[in-house]
Amino acid sequence: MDEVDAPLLRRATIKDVAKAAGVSQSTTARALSGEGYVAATVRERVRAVAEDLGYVPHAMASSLRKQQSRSIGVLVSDLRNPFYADFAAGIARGARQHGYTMILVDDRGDAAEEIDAAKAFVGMRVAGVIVTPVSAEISTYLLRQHIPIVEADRTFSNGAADAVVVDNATASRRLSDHLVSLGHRRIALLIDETEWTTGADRFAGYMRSLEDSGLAPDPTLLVPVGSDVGDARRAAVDLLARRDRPTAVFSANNILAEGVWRAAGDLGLRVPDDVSIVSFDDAAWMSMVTPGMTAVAQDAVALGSAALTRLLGRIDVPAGPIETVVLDAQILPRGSTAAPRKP
Amino acid sequence: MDEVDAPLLRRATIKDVAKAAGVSQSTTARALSGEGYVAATVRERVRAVAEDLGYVPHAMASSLRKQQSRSIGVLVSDLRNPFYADFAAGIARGARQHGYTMILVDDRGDAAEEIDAAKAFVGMRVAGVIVTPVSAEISTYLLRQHIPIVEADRTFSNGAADAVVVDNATASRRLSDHLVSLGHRRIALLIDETEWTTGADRFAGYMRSLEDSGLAPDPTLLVPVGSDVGDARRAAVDLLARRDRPTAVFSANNILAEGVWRAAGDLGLRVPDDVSIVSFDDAAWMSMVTPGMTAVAQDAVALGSAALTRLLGRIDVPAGPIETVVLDAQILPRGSTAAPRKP
DNA sequence: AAATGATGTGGCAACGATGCCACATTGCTG
DNA sequence: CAGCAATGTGGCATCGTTGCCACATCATTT
Repeated sequence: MDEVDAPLLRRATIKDVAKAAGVSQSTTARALSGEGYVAATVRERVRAVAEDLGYVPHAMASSLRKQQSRSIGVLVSDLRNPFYADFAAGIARGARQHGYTMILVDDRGDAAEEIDAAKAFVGMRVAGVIVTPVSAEISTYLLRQHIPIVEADRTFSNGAADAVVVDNATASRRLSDHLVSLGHRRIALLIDETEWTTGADRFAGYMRSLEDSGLAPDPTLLVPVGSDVGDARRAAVDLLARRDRPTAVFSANNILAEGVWRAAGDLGLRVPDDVSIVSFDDAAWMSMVTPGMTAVAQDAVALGSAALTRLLGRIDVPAGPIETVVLDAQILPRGSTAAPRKP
Repeated sequence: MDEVDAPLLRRATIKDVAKAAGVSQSTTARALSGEGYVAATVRERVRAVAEDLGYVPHAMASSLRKQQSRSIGVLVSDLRNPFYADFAAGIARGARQHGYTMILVDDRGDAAEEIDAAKAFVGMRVAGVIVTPVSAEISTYLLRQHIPIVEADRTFSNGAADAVVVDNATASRRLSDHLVSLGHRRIALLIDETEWTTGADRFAGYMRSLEDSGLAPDPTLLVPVGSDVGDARRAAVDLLARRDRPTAVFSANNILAEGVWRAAGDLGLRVPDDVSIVSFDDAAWMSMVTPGMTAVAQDAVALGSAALTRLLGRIDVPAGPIETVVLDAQILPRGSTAAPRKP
């Protein structure tokens, strides 16, 4: 009854194509995949029929049968932060070129969401995972599941997994040196965390710079803040309203820099006359404001594509030596830094 | 030989769990899913064993068997543009809450990549798709494949698919009215396209405002530009360097506004004294520069979550009436607009 | 003429999870 | 005590695709 010629409401399967082309499933599969022997005429006919029926192979079934998948998981901390958005865009571009589909998850910096996402990745049997990790557990977990993983931006696994990072310590030291060489002696550091390698290295670079310059670090100038603009802004207002205001402020990332910038505006301070400001991590607005913000430019897109390259390498050679790729970062001097006013 | 107790290198399957727990696959499945009868003691034992083996159900196999999937496809034009990043973040949040995995693809505004991505979505048998469409084909294609789709930000399908958009025409008219009411008569419009509903409606709103104010539109003030900052910047430099410079510039989106802003800087023009600038679409930098940029604030996060809500509704009731959700947009007056100088 | 290789085709058993069905074993009720 | 519902359990086919294998049919070689 409804067996023959029923205009199919279900999506077409390879069986439908086979029936319509009058050949077996096996032949159809060979015709469509291009593997194995098929007569040229048959191949063309099958392909035409497939096209006609709007046949799209069931990726799940295929990946189940082939025991491998063409998707990779990407886990970032905050898509709305241009750093992560650029990073994801860098991965996306390359992934597509290599025929991979990207599953992007934003864990909002939450360790629990991060682990949940990792479980989902395992469930989908992704070919590999790129993560800007929030906790050490995720790498442990994924490695135990034998899923290739690349830690990006920061690393927790301490050599157990591949990693792609920026040379935070060096860039941070140079940025700090820049301020010191302008004559600054009271340089505050706004930083949101020092437990990840990013924060720890940026902190270390800053300290190293002070030490090498013979400056005693002032603990009251070390300002720990939360990871959002509002918190940084409030902390920066407090800092800049002090009687013994620092002559320069080093912000450990673009979000904190935004807070500092807004705080300077709130207090009516002139940059760089009243205070110099620098940022670790460039952002579009930093070259649009007046004066421009002196910053360390991390190429997040390049970071993403380097992470993808490493992941594809790892997928290719699962047992190869673990690698940590370190990228350089440039300092972009702009107008927000100048010699401090004489007291 | 290697049949028994081999420490499995492969990932554990339900079969492994069943064997280890000493029950059948069926019972194991029931124990893990919670559907159907299982003795409480058995359930606990099976769950413990599963945990122990690090068992994670094969999502592909499950979705193949159940003939339904828990992932949705999201297709945006440019992840690096904060508008799309916010939009995606808005979707991501809700998707997770509803147990869906988001497959995010950046088609870079390219129609061919868009169609490719759509095919990949069909291949993965996603439950639905949210797209900021680049061409009309994608909706046609997905609808023919019986995949629920929501067009966001702009719509091509003309009522054939659900849509979630901002009231571009009204917001654009108001923004233009704002300039007119300040006394501007020569208002240039920088716009990158007028074929999508976004561009067409913003253009229409601008024209409508001029008409209603009895101003004759000047074709030389209608500047078509490309969709990137560099192009907009060059075009804006040309525009603002004219002898008969417009007294105000209306940028049709945040990217063009960035170009105009930089162009004003290039020419050493003071905003708003020499020229007023407004932007359709707010961005973080617009409240950080001096003066702030008067802009229409589209809530991209809300747009994303509205699109998700509509999609889930459609998945729930596939045959329900097609809906177009229209969101309002606010004008944020800042310092970049003022009355024109007397000539 | 028989043997060999190249070219083509179809049957069928997986991949892992699920849910229907048949079959036990209880504890009740009439 | 037959009859029956409630509670448990296992067997097995199925989802769509793939690739191995067996089996044709031909042309070419010994």
